[in-house]
Amino acid sequence: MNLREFSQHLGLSPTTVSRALNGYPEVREATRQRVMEEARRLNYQPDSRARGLATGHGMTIGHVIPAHAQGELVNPIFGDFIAGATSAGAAKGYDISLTIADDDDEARIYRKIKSEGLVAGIVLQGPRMNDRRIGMLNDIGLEFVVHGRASEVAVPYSWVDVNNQRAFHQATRFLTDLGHERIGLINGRLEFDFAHRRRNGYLAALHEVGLPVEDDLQISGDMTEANGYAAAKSMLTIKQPPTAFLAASVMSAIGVRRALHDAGLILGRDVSLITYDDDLSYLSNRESPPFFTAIRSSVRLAGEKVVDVLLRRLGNPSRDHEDVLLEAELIVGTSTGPCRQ
Amino acid sequence: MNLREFSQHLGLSPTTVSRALNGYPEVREATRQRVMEEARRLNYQPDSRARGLATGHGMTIGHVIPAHAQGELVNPIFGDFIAGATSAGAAKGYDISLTIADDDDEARIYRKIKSEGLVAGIVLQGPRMNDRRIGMLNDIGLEFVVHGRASEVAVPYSWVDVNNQRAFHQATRFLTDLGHERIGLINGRLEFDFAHRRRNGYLAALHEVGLPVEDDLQISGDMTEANGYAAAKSMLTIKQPPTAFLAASVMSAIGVRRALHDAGLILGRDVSLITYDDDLSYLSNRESPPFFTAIRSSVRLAGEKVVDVLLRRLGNPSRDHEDVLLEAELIVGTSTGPCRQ
DNA sequence: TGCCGTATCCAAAGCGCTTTAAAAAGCGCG
DNA sequence: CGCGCTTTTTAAAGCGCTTTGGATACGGCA
Repeated sequence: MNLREFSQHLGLSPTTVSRALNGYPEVREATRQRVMEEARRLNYQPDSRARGLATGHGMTIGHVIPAHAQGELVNPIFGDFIAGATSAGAAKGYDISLTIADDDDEARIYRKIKSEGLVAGIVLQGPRMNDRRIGMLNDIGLEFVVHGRASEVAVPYSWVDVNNQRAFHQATRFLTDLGHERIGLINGRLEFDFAHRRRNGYLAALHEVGLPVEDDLQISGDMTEANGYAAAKSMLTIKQPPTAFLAASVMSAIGVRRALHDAGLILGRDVSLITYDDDLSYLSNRESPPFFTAIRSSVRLAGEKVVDVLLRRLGNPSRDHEDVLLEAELIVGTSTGPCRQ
Repeated sequence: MNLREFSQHLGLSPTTVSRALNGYPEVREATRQRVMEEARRLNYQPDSRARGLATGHGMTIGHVIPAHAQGELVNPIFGDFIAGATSAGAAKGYDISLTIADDDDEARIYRKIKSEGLVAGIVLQGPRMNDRRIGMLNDIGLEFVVHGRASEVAVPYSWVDVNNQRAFHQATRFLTDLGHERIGLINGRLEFDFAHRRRNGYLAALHEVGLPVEDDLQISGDMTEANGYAAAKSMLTIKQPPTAFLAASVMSAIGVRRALHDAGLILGRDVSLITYDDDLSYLSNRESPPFFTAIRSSVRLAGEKVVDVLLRRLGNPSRDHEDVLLEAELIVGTSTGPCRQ
């Protein structure tokens, strides 16, 4: 059923019906009611392509996953992020679309997204230090909001990020306050901006309390269980092994837990561990007390915020750029304790 | 840039250009070459809404996540599934869209998807035993392929599933061959079809070797780390605790591992554990030997297959329904050993 | 009663593409 | 050279919606 059929069923013109459905004031309230009701009753739903063609703007929010970040993103956290994004978008009638972009022709992909016309704006995932996509998108004129930040990019842009630096600073200080002086950092891949910020927080805290920085206490890599395991395992073999670990994700932390277990060390007594916790629904660290001491920030919430910001931009593209800095919360669990050496 | 501008830049009519781009034979090869090249050079890309309006069919594959399955689906495995689906769809120019459907008005959502016109067909996730969505979609006339199966649905439909029954049968027999007689099943939620099939495989194997079925050796729930932990913990407290576990996901298995650790039991020696393994990229169980003995089947591959089947259906909706049954592979790792009691 | 301003509604154009029907061009052959 | 045939190109209609500009109906007021 299309608008013409629907409107002649109502005995009205297409114009009036369209206006009634879209909330324009040129239509009597009684008429609008009638139209709305019949639409619901007959399941009339405007064709979104035709509408998009006519209005010029799409009602889809695009999520572009750079291939280089698939391991980090698509998998563990993306589900929860997208759940948040979907709920925020659905409230305003926006759909979600997904694209995985090969690194070599990202520009082509963004241009394609732009000229295909479906997508109103996109969410940029996995920003790197000097991410050229930001300039690219500005040039192309595709509206976007970054999930995270790109430290070395000078042009203004809108973003939603967690205060990673502060979170890792706080976590490190928590450990030093417990007397730990050798703290192993099991970080994400350093090409990502967030990993840098986390390291900065860690380094700043060490510096603050006068502890030395040691290269063999820092390992970066994909935040998988296997990598967490391998990293912890290797750090435990150095001459003066760490008495505490800082893991970049619950997944890594689980790997660390396995390595400690292998080594016969008891978590929270022999060795301490704090993890960054995205509050993923399938990895809930919410027993009481929580298993892992953690710095927690919900990635689902981040998904909602990103879309909120994007929708505001779409509503008024000339407005100033907006940013949201979420604070992570330190949760004390069973995986930390005073240093026993 | 639109088709008219682009075509007069070429000195051709819009018709010819459209045909050249879409591979129709009524255009000279030399002309086609020229058109193609200029399109690439000028980044001309047809507006997909206009095209969809004109052709009548969309170029998007919809993924609908039922809200009741969010915990099971959106999070742990969806990332990898969608990665497979995206790569299979992108090859043919299809986009991916995502919808989360509240359980109460699914019919409305499917009807909306249908009449909005963007989506060519959808992937049905998380089927239940007698899933009414299948009838619904047939009535509405929206093309679909099921990821999984719905045992009690009589009408024909296309699906891609893993042979869950056989996998759990095989795993159970592997354990009984090792001498285990008390095997705890930590299953997914029984409202899902796959959980039933897994249980059936487990029960059939027990039956085959003459072992009794005991209710307190079966627990169902969301396949999270916390639930795996709780389930194993509680099974370990019964008078005759299991000497082996069968976990429905690596996530659950990790929870089981933690429970065993708490109890001072050594995995692979004191207690055995086999897990179903979706071969998730952030949970790779691929050390050599793998940590967990597992029945493994790649959910990424399933994503590809589902889309392959869907695209064939879209190409010719009157073709017979098609199904793909993937076999899981038994991988022997370090988490199993002979029963020591 | 007639006029004007406002509240409703409508006809028609246009969004950018595909596709049908028709025109133009090219070509072989008598 | 011109006829008939095929190959190549084009004009125009239509996909289903929004929106501009205009018509109509309705009151209030002189």
